[in-house]
Amino acid sequence: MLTQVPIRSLAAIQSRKPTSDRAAPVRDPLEVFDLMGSPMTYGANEEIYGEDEPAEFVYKVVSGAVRTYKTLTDGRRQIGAFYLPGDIFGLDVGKQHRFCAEAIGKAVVRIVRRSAVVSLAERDCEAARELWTFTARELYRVQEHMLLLVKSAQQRVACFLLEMSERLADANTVELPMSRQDIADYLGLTIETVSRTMSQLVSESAIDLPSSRHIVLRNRGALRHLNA
Amino acid sequence: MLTQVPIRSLAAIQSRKPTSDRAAPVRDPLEVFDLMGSPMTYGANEEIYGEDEPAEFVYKVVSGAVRTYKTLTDGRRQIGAFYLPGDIFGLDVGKQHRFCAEAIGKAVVRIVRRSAVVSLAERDCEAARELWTFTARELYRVQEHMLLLVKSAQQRVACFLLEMSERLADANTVELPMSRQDIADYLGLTIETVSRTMSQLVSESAIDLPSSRHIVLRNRGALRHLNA
DNA sequence: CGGCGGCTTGATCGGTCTCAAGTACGGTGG
DNA sequence: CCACCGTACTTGAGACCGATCAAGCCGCCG
Repeated sequence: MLTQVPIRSLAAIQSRKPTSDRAAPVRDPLEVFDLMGSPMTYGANEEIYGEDEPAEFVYKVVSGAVRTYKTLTDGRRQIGAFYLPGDIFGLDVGKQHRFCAEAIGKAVVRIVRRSAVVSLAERDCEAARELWTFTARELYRVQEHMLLLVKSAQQRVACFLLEMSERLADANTVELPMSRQDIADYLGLTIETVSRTMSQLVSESAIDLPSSRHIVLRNRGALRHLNA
Repeated sequence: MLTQVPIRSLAAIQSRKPTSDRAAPVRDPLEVFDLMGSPMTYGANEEIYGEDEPAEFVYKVVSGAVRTYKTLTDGRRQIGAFYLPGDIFGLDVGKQHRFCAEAIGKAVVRIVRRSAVVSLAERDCEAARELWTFTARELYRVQEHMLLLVKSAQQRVACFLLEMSERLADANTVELPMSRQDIADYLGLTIETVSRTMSQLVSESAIDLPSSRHIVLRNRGALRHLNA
């Protein structure tokens, strides 16, 4: 559930919206985040929106990281995605969010009204195309995630590390923002299996593990080769 | 790879396109299938398009059923979706198809040029929104599929049967168009596990199995309850 | 220094896969 | 019409991978 805190800043967004709309029409619907949208700060594990909540806002990560997840009927948690700085999330097409969103650590996000984005697309075909492309990228991402879930534990962990290293783009060292439990719930494994598999990758000299959240990719080829 | 056969009918589509565009502008980009698009027939297991092939056409199932799949690096096959009469497939946003498509049995599909659909969206915001909504539904479907793959074998099979019964909408009896192998590759299980699980559902009186492709849902509640 | 949460490691259990027969069904040819 | 065959499906026995249960370890912060 949303705390009281965001309300003030959202009012600010709304008051600024008409101004920027009239002044210089926004063609790229996702560009609005840079023009409008006040930064909002969330604490660790704070909920940004809940499952089945009305999808009133769209979000862009400024700093920190966000996870979206669903709680399964048996109590497990399936993480749908991790969103890192620059990523946009919460843009469900239906009236309600299909997943819940939480800040992983302390996180700053920009917020805009969904209706502002959608109504823009009704007037501007280019903007509508942009929204389509965005959703298509999400579709691509979920397809990859689906394909991940039928692989072996080693393959899943290797894929995850490669994905993170590409998205965080810190050469060969990755500073993971999320816990082992988060990784496990993303990969559809248990925390023990994730931990064991990482240890195994260390013993195979594929990675180094100076600390649990700090990973050095020692042999990308070997990681990629696991998907043989 | 496409056979030579479709080329003739596609020429017919193209020649008819400008006419129908001028006469009565098509607002719904997916409606074009009913106005244009010649029926094409494929034999059992015939490829409709290949993985990584240029996405030149969009398809709508008239009769029969279609599967899309990817061959994994270890040789297994992961089915991404089953498309039944009325369903549209092949509308990838990128330049290439991400999955391969095959007719399951004998199947009839209508074909239109992707460029016709896309260019329509560039002129008509309503059409662009329609495309967005279509991709969003695909996204929803893949998310559900992803969630399916982290469940137990029983849950996966039960979900599959419920999904098929809703889509085929034949009250409580389902005539499956696909083989056990197809089901297994869709659910991320082996053919033996699918078979065993169905036998188990029979012994629990959740379903009847007059023949291997003919399924009677005897106790929907029990099937749903498996996702407890 | 003590305690707590996050992580790792070990031992055992269980569900699904693998390998291997056996069975039912549909089509084909005599 | 029946005998035969091939394919699809079912069933069984054992192996294996990841889950579960249970300690221990490490780093952090009071």
